[in-house]
Amino acid sequence: MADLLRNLNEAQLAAVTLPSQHALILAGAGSGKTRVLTTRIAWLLSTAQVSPAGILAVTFTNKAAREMLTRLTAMLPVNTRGMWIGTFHGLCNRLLRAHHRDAGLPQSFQILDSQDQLAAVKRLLKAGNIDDEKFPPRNVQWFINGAKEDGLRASALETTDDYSRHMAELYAAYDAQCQREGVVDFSELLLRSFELLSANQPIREHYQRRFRHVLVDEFQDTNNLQYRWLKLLAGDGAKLFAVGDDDQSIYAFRGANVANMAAFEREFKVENLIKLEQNYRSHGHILDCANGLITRNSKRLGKSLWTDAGEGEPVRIYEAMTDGQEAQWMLEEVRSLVAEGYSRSDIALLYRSNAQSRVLEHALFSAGVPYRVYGGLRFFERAEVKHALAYMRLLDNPGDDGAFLRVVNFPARGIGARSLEMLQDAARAGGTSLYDAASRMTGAAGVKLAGFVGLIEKMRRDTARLSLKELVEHLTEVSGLMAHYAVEKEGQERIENLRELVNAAAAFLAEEGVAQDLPSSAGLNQLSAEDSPDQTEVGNALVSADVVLAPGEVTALTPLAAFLSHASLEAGENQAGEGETAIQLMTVHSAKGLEFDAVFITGLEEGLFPHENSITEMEGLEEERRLMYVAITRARKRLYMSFTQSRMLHGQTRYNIRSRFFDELPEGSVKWLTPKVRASAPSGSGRYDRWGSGSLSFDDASPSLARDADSGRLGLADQRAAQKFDRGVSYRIGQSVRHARFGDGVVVNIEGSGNDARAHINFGREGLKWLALSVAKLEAIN
DNA sequence: TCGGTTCAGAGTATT
DNA sequence: TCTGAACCGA
Repeated sequence: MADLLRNLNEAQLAAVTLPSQHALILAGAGSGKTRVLTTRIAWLLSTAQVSPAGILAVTFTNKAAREMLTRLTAMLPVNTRGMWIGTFHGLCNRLLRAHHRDAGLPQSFQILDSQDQLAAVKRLLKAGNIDDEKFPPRNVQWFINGAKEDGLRASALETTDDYSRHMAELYAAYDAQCQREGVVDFSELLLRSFELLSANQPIREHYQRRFRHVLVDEFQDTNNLQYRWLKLLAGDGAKLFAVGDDDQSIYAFRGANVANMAAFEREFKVENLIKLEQNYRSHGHILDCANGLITRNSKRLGKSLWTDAGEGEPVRIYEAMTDGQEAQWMLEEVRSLVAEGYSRSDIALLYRSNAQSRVLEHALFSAGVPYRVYGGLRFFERAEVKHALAYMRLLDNPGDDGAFLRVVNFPARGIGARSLEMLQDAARAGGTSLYDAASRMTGAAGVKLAGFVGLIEKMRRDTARLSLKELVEHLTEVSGLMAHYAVEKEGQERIENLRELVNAAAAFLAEEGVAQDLPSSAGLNQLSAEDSPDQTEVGNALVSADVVLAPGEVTALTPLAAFLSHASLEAGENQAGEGETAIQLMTVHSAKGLEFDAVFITGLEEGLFPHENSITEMEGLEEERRLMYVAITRARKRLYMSFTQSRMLHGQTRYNIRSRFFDELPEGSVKWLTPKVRASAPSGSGRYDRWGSGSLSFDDASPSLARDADSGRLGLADQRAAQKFDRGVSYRIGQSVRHARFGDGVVVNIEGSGNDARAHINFGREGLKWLALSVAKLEAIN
């Protein structure tokens, strides 16, 4: 036990060993948050304050849940089986499987991912003949999920106008459709289990009694429903241990509500607010930049990172002419870092939006430097994998209309839109699933549809005795998927993915099998003993529930159904790592939680970072600043920040001024690699104009500049090229200027000469202005 | 039912 | 500029 607590700093120790009370741990970036969380669990267990069954720990990602479990088992030889450690969605899934009847669901309900959900909404709109111009499927989906996150069913919505009334109707129809088909979307998992707990007193009290300690990771990312779910589960007895960092709240756009932190402190009368401020990741200058920046935010719980690792190197700042040149500079820095001994996998290139990766990739690719881009399609989201999964879903549940439609004509079986329309009408008229209706169809379409139903039935018979792995293997062949991709131009990769799906099924089975061989019986006994007081009260439902819960998820399900929910809840890796150590490219959002020796934050320009859309949002700028804070705190030893004067975006060259964030960094901690020019966005509350209308394309004005700049570094050639456009006035494109009223700006274009000369100047938030050079009082500032 | 063309829209993302 | 979705002709 002493081992457990060794090497914890004072604050960490205080958090880990808190008495049984509600607690809020404000854990700064790199302050050992996961360590505190896992050590807290280990402490509670090893001091016998709680048994494994009394622990519930919840995270947002599968990765975080795995990490917690791995660290915990390394820390003490505990049977983790009795604990509930997982994602919100994973735990809700568990709860609903165990009490499916009380929750009003079939036991093997399937889970729709966002793609599936959107498809379901589209199908609904089509069936109801709804104008999808007036009600775009995405908006409907967004509306439904938003309502669910507020804990509201369609019937509970306040409808004030036609639009919201219509939306509510669609929501109700969507829910009915899901219920009919036996499927559940992500937000439904949360809401349904919330409703289960609130409506069913025995079940609620059982869990409230069972869980003594509820621990939450990344608390700042919880949405309203998740917070209410936690409150309900904790009840009066359990102690909530919430760990989070309000400065790293960057997911407001998907419903996260930082205010939950303050609400928690207030509602649970938290006496123990512990701040973890010692940072074990970054050098001093990097932290100084992070602190300097984040103190500009007004609504903070307050926290300041420090380190005893020394100040390290200053943060390097670079100004480029073009995005191409920024990439080129980055490439050369990367090369010299590698030459210095940095591992490529310890170097990250971060950007605000995905579109920015192209230029960077281009530079790396041309130079033959291995790199890896995060994001994009993940394994279980690939079309071919989803097709195979749809066949499996149909085997498991013929009522799954979404799965039916996905594969009824894939590979092509001559069942076109016409036949399907007739089928859908028939199904609606008869109140049956498409699958059931298919066997009753007449005519030519009926023959083909009957053929499909026959295929599925035969599959079901032929796979009845097969293992999950063999089932998947069989299915991919018999469905015709393999044959279809074999002749397709780029089908080889898809075939590989289907083979990988077979492997995934085998691996899933193996894991489940191992899980059952491990001391699961001991775990079960322990658990039943723990729970025995409840059993009399609650009855058999819970005994069976805990049989489901104890040996890991979903063991009471068929392997097929279990694998399908695994596929929905864990989307898998995106693209294999390829083994080679590679430079890491990702958005700042995806970098959260990661750390690297060297980090480049690129594209730090007004309009990009902070993003222009954020300016009009409530507290959008503060969220952008937190995003920047997250980016900075990813770096251990070396941090670069760069911006460019011009950038190709949406096929147009935009002239940007550097991000205001540069002016929020302490001067003593940064080092400008290019001369620092005083040309930032003016402060104040001006409106942020969109660019576009008045912007000039580099290609129109300066083919040679564009070419030179693209090919490499900013050299004399570029300077000279830029000067070509100096039309006898002392300004050039890209020149930074200062105006008494508009503040600092960048010259974007110059027209005319002599007395007629006028310049188009981007003043950032003041917008783009044409100014007559003979009249305007402009001061050149570089 | 397919392939090609056209058009709009382009921020961040886990489950 | 690039992508995905919608649409049209064979």
